[in-house]
Amino acid sequence: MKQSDEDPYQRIYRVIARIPEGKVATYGQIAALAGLPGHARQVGYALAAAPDALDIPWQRVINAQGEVSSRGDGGLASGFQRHLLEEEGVEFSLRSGRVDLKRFQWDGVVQRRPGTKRA
DNA sequence: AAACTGACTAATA
DNA sequence: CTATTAGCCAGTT
Repeated sequence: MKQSDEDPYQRIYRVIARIPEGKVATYGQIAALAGLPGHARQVGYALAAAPDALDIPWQRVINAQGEVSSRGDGGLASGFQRHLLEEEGVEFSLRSGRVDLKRFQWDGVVQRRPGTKRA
């Protein structure tokens, strides 16, 4: 078990790296999967400080409201992020520009709970 | 070292 | 729906 021995940042990157295409995950979700429950802020912080050389799908990381978080860039990077997600198959609401977490939020392991209309 | 800031979340009103 | 409060922790000033 070495992965628990790594730095919290490395664990966060690792969790984000396993997010499948066409799916998104929230900061709190990633924090919990990384073993850092309640450290949602740190996830975003780690992401902001994450080197681009890691090739991590940072675009699949969004806030709990299904909306892309802004970085103070005025929405430039946010637009780019949204574009990347749309390319992967993630749909955005045309009303509020939000993602339907019910359908696109990564479960962390397998698909959503059975019984719903989504087969 | 203290104060600020920030890619967040959840609860409450 | 918005506003407010509280919790979390690392990096900057």
